[in-house]
Amino acid sequence: MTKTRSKEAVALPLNTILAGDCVEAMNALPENSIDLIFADPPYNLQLRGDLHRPDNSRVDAVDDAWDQFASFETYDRFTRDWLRAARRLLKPNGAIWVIGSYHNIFRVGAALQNEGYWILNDVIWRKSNPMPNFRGKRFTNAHETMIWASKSEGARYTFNYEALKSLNEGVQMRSDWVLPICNGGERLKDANGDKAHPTQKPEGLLHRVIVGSTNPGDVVLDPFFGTGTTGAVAKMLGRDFIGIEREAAYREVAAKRLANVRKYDRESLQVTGSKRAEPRVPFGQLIERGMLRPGEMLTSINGKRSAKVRADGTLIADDVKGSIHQVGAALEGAPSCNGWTYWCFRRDGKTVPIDLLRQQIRAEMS
Amino acid sequence: MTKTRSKEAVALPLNTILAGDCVEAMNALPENSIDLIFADPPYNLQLRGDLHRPDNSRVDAVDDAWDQFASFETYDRFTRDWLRAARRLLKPNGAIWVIGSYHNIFRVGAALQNEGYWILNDVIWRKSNPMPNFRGKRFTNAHETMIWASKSEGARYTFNYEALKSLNEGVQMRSDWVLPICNGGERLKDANGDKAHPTQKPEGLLHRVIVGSTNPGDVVLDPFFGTGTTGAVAKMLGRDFIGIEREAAYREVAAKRLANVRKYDRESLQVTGSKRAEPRVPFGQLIERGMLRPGEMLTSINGKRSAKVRADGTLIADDVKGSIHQVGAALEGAPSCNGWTYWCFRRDGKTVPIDLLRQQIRAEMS
DNA sequence: TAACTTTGTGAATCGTGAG
DNA sequence: TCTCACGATTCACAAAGTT
Repeated sequence: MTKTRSKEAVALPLNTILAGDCVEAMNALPENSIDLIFADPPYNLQLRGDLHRPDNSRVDAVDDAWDQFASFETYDRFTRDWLRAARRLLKPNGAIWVIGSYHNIFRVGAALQNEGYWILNDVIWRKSNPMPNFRGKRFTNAHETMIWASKSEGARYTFNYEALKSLNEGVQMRSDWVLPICNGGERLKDANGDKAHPTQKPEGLLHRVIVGSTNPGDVVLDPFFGTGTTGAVAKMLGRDFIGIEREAAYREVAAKRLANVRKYDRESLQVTGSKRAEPRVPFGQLIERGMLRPGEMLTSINGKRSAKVRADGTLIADDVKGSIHQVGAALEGAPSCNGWTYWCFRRDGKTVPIDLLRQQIRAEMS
Repeated sequence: MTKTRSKEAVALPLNTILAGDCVEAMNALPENSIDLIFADPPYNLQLRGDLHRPDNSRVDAVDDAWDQFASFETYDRFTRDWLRAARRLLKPNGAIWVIGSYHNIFRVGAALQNEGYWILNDVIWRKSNPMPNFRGKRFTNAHETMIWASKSEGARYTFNYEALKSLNEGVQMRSDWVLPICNGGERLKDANGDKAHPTQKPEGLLHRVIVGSTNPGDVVLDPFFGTGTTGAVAKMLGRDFIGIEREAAYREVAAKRLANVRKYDRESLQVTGSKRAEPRVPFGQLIERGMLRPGEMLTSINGKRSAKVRADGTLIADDVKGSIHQVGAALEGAPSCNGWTYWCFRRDGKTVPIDLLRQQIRAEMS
């Protein structure tokens, strides 16, 4: 395996599933190249004996070799190694999501902080149909925890606030998500009709993660690819993916699944954007275009204040002058003020916010 | 009045509030003497500047000295020390609950495991009325995490399964609890009418913890007593408590509060669950769950209009886009429109209102 | 009184682009 | 990299005030 590769020379193996250990595979990829990492690492469940339901049927638990760790120290070392390799790959404004349960998530969260990631939220996946606790010895384990973190403090991570708000019927998305577990037609089966992977995640979960924290064309990496839910949803949503998976059987199932996934058409991928993305219109343009006249009086939205428009696009009121924002903030004694929605003018006997004029200009521009 | 509980005849200071550092105070108590510990340690929030609401009012954040730690290492040492002292106090079959947020809970959880505690569940307190995210930069921080752990693996901890099932209208209690934050008459105020403590927990939370994991007559210790919610609920429920609190002002408020608390008679323990309205289902969930696909066309109930589904749960038709309700209203020139009954999709050659899909989700949820 | 409106507030790691 | 000005951004309740 070559160690030195120039950034320019290394092309990302987009939309492929890499075989092998995830740390080695990640170290072979170029640094600062990935927009989002979604990771569903082994949970280190530490199950002891078999568990049976009240009707004596046996619960098909996660007892695979890949979930066995000798001690917390071993698990911590494993976690630190892959989180470090992952962080190297992330672009400065990239982000990571990790999902886990109480068996491992506390160790993962602490390791994320220790490695320099900056936690943005923990998000609870509240299962609408969890497996009950058969023995009546604990609470129904009805949720899993996801951690969303940026590469470092102060990074400008992607967050499609308005799109998520739309998904949530117009109110901002909360840190608890109610979604059913993966079963029915979505649950992949092997040749025997058994589940192909013990912990397949629902596509709905990934839909929200990817819509919320990437843009179309971004690259999403999943170092514990499993049956490829991350890749499938990324592909549907017009993002590129890279999967890493150690087990050949899972890679095979995932490859077959991905071949059948189709990307949504471009218009459907368009998502409600933020107002910040709209072109900036200087207040002075309203005067230049004759929409407002120098000397005209504006009144505040609450009717309590007034100010006069000057030829250079500033306002003057009593002893303050400056931009529409500065004068509004000063008169209200507020730390800030959006002058566009604060100041109103009169037309045809009605009082209208000046933002209406900005909207007219923006409509002309588009 | 103090009762004698340990063999060595060291008396526990039952139903009192101890002053001073919690580690020192705990080390002065006899080992193996406590049935339950409930701990609400500092969260180490690491807030930077001021935060203002959109109406420019300032958020009264937790900036108290007791929540300031120099580094993660300092916080980890603090956590390890109090968890170790607490574990010494617990009876072999005793248990601990710790509450926290993403700022600290991962470090707390890892420390619990490192110190030999055995995690039984993590429990999510889903706040029904959390403070929103004002800048649109993250998800609403709508929950806190509690960890429930026994003193060691294999311990025979107390779990009143049937009592909790009754509290939950006859179905097994899940690991996510919906409860409002502490405000209104329950929120303690100081002489100025300001909140007496910045992070007072609701009694409902402690009610569930204490009913579920202690028996009448048990001793409940709270090493970060604050305004004494743990003590108040313990007393109501006929348990003994010991509080430890460093700040004199909090001790004073707590003492006054506790003096007015009466132990419940048996009937008043019965709490009737409020009847819930039908859960709100955002249209976006139909897409996340794969019931509708981005790009799919919907037709209006009258057959005259059509619109395309987008990935964020909005619709687009000709020149209008927005929620199912907005687009329906715009196309009909109506002031409002119930998109759930207005829009239809095709399945198996038939045209069906999308409300059918909402009903399916609601059926799963109940 | 009842119904309705306005105001206040809660454990918060809460900008961004031009120059 | 730093500075400065623009201007975007909130949900559920409860308490207080008004009709």
